[in-house]
Amino acid sequence: MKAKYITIIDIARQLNISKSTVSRALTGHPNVKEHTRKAVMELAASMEYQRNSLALGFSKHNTNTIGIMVPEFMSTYFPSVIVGVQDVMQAAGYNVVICQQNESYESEVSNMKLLLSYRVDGIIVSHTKETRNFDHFTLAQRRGVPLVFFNRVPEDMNVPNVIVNDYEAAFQAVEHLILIGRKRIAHLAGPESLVNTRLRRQGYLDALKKHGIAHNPDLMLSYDLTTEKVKIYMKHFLELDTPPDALFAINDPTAIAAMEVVKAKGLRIPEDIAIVGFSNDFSAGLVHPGLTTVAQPTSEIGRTAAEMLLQEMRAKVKNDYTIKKAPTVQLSTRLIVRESTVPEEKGKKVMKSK
Amino acid sequence: MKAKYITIIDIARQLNISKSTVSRALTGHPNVKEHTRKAVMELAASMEYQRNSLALGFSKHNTNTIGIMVPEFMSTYFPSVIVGVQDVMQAAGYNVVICQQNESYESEVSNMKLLLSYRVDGIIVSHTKETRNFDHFTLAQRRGVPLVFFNRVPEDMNVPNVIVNDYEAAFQAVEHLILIGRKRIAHLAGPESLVNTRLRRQGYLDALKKHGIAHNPDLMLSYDLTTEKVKIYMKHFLELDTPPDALFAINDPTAIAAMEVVKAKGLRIPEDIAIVGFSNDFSAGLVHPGLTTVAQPTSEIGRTAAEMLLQEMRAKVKNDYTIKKAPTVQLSTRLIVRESTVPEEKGKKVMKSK
DNA sequence: CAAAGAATTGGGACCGTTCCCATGAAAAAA
DNA sequence: TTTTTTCATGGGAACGGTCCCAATTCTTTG
Repeated sequence: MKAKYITIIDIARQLNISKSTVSRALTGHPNVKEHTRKAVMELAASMEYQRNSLALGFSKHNTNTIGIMVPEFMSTYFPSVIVGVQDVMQAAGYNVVICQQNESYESEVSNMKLLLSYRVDGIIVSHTKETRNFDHFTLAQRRGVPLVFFNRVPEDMNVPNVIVNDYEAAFQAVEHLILIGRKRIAHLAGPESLVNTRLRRQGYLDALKKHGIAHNPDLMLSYDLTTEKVKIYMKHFLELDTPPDALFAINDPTAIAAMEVVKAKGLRIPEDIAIVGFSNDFSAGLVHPGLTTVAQPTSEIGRTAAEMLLQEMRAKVKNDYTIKKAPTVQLSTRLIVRESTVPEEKGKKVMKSK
Repeated sequence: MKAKYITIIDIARQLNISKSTVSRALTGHPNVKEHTRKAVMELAASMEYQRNSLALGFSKHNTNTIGIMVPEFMSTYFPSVIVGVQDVMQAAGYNVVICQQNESYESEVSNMKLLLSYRVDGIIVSHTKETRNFDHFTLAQRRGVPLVFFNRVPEDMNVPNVIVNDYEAAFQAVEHLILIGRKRIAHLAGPESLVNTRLRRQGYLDALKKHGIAHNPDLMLSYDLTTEKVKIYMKHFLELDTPPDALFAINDPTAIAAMEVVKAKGLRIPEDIAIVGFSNDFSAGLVHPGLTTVAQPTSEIGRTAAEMLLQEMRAKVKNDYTIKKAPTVQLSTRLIVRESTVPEEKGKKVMKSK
C-alpha cells in the first residue's frame, strides 16, 4: 500500500552526479552547466519525478500554499468569493486549499489546526455562526501565520479584513421599503455571534428612526440561520394581530424560506407583504416573485482578501497587530430591486398569449 | 516573516528527557510512565505545541489526508457531494482538502500535481469538461495513490467510480414528456467529453424509439455548458418552422437558462413547451414554474465515494486495475415532477385570496 | 539474593530537500 | 606560465518527526 515516488537521489544515482546538483538543476539555480541541467530535466521528465512538497516545506519553512476557510458553501456567496481568491493566488504562484466547516465550531478549530500543521503561509477566513471563542485564530497569529478575514469578522480581534458596508446597505434596503409605503417592517436577524447581524440590525433600526417609525420589538427576531426556524418565526409574524407589511431578512435563503411561508398562507408578494433579502444569491433572481436584495461584490471580496494576504505574507517585517491597527477594506453593495417589493410593470410583464 | 513553531525537541529540553520519549507520550505509545506522559502533555498544551504534519507525513509516508477535486461549485451538486465525503472521512479520521478547477483542464493538472506533491493518501475526482487527456490521473495510479471518480468518469480508464443510472434516468425523463403527449422533444446535450452526455443522450434517443417517435437531428444540439450558448441554441429551436413542444436539458442550469428564453418569447411553460432538467439543484424548486428534474442522491454519492476510497487506501495489497476490474457503484435517481411539465392542479394551486 | 523478565528511556538512523561550505576545474588576468 | 577569479560540483548539516535497537531501571521469580 506504500506509494513509490521518485526522489532526486534516484535521479542523481542514475546520472552519477550528486543530489545537490540535481536539486540545483531542478530549481533553476544559475550555477549549473547547461549540459547537466538538460540531462537532469530530461531524466526527471521521463521518470515522472514529482517533487515532495512535504520535504520541501519541511526544509524551507514555507509551503507556498494558503488556506481558505468558509463556514458553508451551499449558497453561491462563498464559492464565488473563493473563485476570486483563487484567481489572485494562482497568478501570484500560490496554491489554495479550501476547507469547509458546515457551520460547526469544532470543524473550524480542527480545520485551523490542519492548516497550521501543514504550515500554510497564510489563511483567509470567514468564521462559523457558532464561533464565540477565537483562540484558534490568535494561535495562528502567535505562530506568525497571517490571517485575513472577510464577511464574518471577529469583533474584538484586530485583524486585516474585507467587509461590505452592512450598515448602510441595510439602512438603504429598509428605507426602500419605507419609501414604497410600508410601515410595519419586520426583521429576521441572524445569530448574535455575527457582526453582520448587529450592523444590519442597526441599519434597520436607524432607517425606521429616520422616518419616524417607532420600532416594534415584536417585529424583530434573531435566529440561528436554519430554514425550519425561519418558517416558525415567519408564521408567528403572520399570525400577529396586526401582521407586518414588509420583511427585511438577514440573507437570501432566509428571505426565500419566508416567501414560501407567505405564499403557503395565500398572501400576495409584494401587495400584502414586501420582502427584501441580502447578498443577491443566484437563487434571488430565480424565485417567484424575484427577490429584491443587496448585491455583494463577491469575487471582488475574494480578490481583495487575497491581495491583502499577499501583502501580509510578503512583508519583510511581520505586522504586529497587537500594537498596530489592522487594515480594513470596505467594499460597496448595490440594492437590486425586483418584484418582491415593486410589482412588475404592465409593459415589462411577460405576456401569457402568443 | 518566518513563523516560529514549538517542536518536540523544545519540550524534551525543558523536561530534560529525550525527544523519543516526548514523541511516545504525544502519540499515546503504551510504554511511557504515567508521570512522564502527564508532564509532557501539560507542557505541550501550555506551549501550544502544534505537531508538524509536514515532518510527520514526510517521515511516515502517509499523511492521513485525502483530496477531492471538483470541476466547479456554483451549483449545489458538487458542494453537497463534498459534504457527504467530509462526513465519512472525518469519521474515519482523515482530513479533506478541496480543490476546485473552474472547469479548466490546466487547473486540474496543476491541482492534481499539488495533491500528489503533498502526498495525499487518496483522491476523489470529477473531471472538467475540458479534460480529454488523462495522463495526470494515470500518473497518480502509477504512484500508487488510489483514485475514485464520481459523476464525470473517464470512459477509457478502469477506475473505481460512483455513478448514477444516467441512461435510465434520461430515458424515464423523456418518456415522461412523451406520456404527457409531447412529440417534438428537443435535447440540449452537454459536451462530448463527458460520459454523462452520451448516456443521457442515448436514453433520450431510446425513449423516442420505444414510443415510435422518429429522431429529428435538428432538435438535438451539444454545447459546452455556458449560459450564453444555451440561450442562442434555445432561440434557434424556438425559431424553427415547427418548434419543439418539449425540452430535455442535460442539467438544471441549462434548463433554467432555456426557461428564461422561453418566457422572454412570451411562450407558456408547460403549455407551449414542457421542460425537464437534471440533478435537482436547489434552484430547480425555486424557479417559476418549478422545474421537473431528475434528483441525484448527492450526499450519498459523496459518502459512497469516500467509503470506496477508504477501502482502496486500507487494502493491504494495492489493487492493480491494469489487470483487475475496478468496482463501480451505481446509485439510483428519482424523477421529480413539477410544474414545468405538469401544470398545477386546481386543488394544489396556491390560493390568491386571503 | 542472584538472575531473568518487563517496563521505561535514550540514541541515532531515516525520510527528501535545500543550502552553505569546500573542493576541483576551467577561464581570465598577471 | 603562474596566479587569481569564476564556475560547476560534491559533501554534509539541518529541518521535525517516527521507530528500531540498546541501555537502564524496576519487578518478579527461583
